[in-house]
Amino acid sequence: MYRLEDLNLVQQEAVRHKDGPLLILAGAGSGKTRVLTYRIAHLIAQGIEPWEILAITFTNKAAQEMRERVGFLVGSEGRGLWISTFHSACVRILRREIDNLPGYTRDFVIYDSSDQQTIIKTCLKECNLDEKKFQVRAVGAVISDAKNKLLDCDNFEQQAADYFQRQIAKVYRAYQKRLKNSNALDFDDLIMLAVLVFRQNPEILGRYQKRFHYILIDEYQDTNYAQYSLVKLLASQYRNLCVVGDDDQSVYGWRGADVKNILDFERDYPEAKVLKLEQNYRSTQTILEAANCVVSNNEKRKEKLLWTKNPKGQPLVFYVADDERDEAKYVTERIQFLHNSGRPYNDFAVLYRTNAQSRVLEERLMKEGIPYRIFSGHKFYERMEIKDVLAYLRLLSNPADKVNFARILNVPKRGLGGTSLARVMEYAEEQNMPVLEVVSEADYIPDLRPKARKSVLAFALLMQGLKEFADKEMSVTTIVEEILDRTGYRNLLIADDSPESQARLENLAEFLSVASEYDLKAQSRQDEDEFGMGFIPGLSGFLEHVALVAETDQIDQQEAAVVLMTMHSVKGLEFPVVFIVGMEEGIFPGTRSQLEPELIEEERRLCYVALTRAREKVYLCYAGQRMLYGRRQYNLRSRFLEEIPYNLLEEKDPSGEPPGRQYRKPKFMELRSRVSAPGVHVSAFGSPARKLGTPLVENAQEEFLVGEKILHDKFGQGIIMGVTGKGRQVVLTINFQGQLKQIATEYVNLTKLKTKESD
DNA sequence: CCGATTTCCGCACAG
DNA sequence: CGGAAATCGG
Repeated sequence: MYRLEDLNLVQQEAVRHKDGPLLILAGAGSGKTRVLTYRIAHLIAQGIEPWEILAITFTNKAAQEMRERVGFLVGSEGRGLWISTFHSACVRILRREIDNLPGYTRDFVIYDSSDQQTIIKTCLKECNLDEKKFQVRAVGAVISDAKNKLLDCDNFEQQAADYFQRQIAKVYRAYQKRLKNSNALDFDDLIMLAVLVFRQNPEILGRYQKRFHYILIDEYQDTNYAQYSLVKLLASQYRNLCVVGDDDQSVYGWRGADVKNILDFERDYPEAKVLKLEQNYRSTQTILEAANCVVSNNEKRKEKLLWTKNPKGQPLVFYVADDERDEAKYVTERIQFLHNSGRPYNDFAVLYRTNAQSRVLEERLMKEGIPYRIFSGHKFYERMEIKDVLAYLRLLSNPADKVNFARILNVPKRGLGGTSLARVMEYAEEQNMPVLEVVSEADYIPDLRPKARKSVLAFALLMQGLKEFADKEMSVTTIVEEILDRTGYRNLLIADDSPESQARLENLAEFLSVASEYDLKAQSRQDEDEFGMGFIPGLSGFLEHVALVAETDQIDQQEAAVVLMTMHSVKGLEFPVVFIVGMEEGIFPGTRSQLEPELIEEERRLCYVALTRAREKVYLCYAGQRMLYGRRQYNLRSRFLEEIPYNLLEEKDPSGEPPGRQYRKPKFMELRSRVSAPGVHVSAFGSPARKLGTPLVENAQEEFLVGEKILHDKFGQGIIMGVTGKGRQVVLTINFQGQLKQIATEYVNLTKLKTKESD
């Protein structure tokens, strides 16, 4: 049972509000999940049937948590409730309705981003495009972007303005054709096609509109245009739409999220009720004040001020490190110290801007024997061995799957390389047959060398055997075991006793346990209604499950380990003690953001997110020099540091006076003298606190500073945006009227122009 | 066709 | 610097 008295007044209002649009602006740590779950419980208590409620979150983790908490509040009353991510909701819709779109059938498969890359690569070749000029990643991003804006091939082609775009339009078309050919959808298709089905079939839309009387969307600030449109369509009949979000925590602009969706909610729904949750239950006053001060530097935001009844707490600690190793050493020492005084290891999180920064920290923690859990890098389902097994499974469930066929034809090694693969694929295309079927006809495939032919036939036999086995076997675990055995995959790994193979075997074991978990769940849920959790027992259900749930590396908050992760992935979590490392211009904010005020604002929101994860204590670290990408960088302090009032910060500087004194105005002189190595000349410059982002560089003849104007023989006038390298090998990033260029000073003649802001 | 060597290039990331 | 892809040589 739930009790409204457990909530504060605004929260209660949000829960009680029944009909009509509702916008809840929920600051960090203001109990928004609690409001959402109570609201669902309350609706059910008011007599709304659970199947009339649709709740959408962004991550599986959030959906999972919400399901658990609602289950706790309403028990079995919740049967039939839809709580899912955008993507799994769309899959469920498409499984029933996609037959209405030409060329697709309801047994479609879902391709992940690496499958997507593979296809794009072939499409680029097909269109005779130079992979240098049209990079797979970039083209993929453009296509994804288009889909997030609901532009299909035709729309995209129409609005293509230049040569580049027109070429990409061709690739987009080819790419989409290939997907259709394999009856596959990529992640972006899931949303786009769901919208398309609704747009083209009003009667289907009507059915879903009627079904979902009450719609709740979490993290609304992270929605892109396609998701926004989907929600709008579904909610347009009853307008009982409740969205929750925080514009200050919008940090996914780079993947299509549009803050405007939340900022313009009141324009879309003029009758909307707007509530602000501003009481924070998580952090100390000091931490909140610091976070508020930082984020209030943003222009485009809804004004709100978080407050708390929590104690004032301790000041944030600012540590000036010599370099990244010193930084890691400091973090490790602090953790060890605090641990010795009674804190468990899972009280700590270390946050960084880029994954590349994690290595040093990891090394140090390992050296000191502190248990840690790293949440970054390539994900579980993207590891080679897992992808290989998955490829077998997918091929068994969809014999037309060319991408996965190509992946495993020669895995493990069967002496079938690119040439043989091409011949087989070619033949399949000619005969218009599923790839997995043509291998049995290897005798008819032209131009195959006898050796390859024999190998292909052996492969055909192997797959045939596996297929027969898989068709009558319900347990995914057993199928996986059989694949590992019959292909010899496992034995090869056992035979090779390198540590990598060891790790691979462990990952496969992990995968097997995921499979058996699924088998168990599928067994117990078989009788549940179709709108329950959407479980399909057997192989195809499992494949869908892993495609949509890519989070095996889940952070187990119970595990007694320090957590290392990026500031992006920490969103939605909280820790008693938070370390933020790399508080440097060029790192955070990153070089690419420094030009664009809009991007700076997004970085600043990221800083806000990071700070507000902490319950009690925040440590901020800055390193005067840092090795990154094999180059030594000298960065100035992050501007975000300067945005935190001095009275909230306590500076620890090992090279300076004894610790404990107050942070002072930015100490440019000290910074400079500490950075400069012996024999290196550094000119004096006195910059105001505002003008930041000015790395210093050692250079015997001449030195360049960020912000300076220069004249280039060829490109003309420009402004220095970044400096890396040292001595003779200085590389400058220069902005020539908006064009960014990398210039090595060694080879080019640059003339310095007088900077007008010489203060 | 395979393994070794060189070259290239770098944010963030859920589904 | 380090991982992935391209290229080389057997």
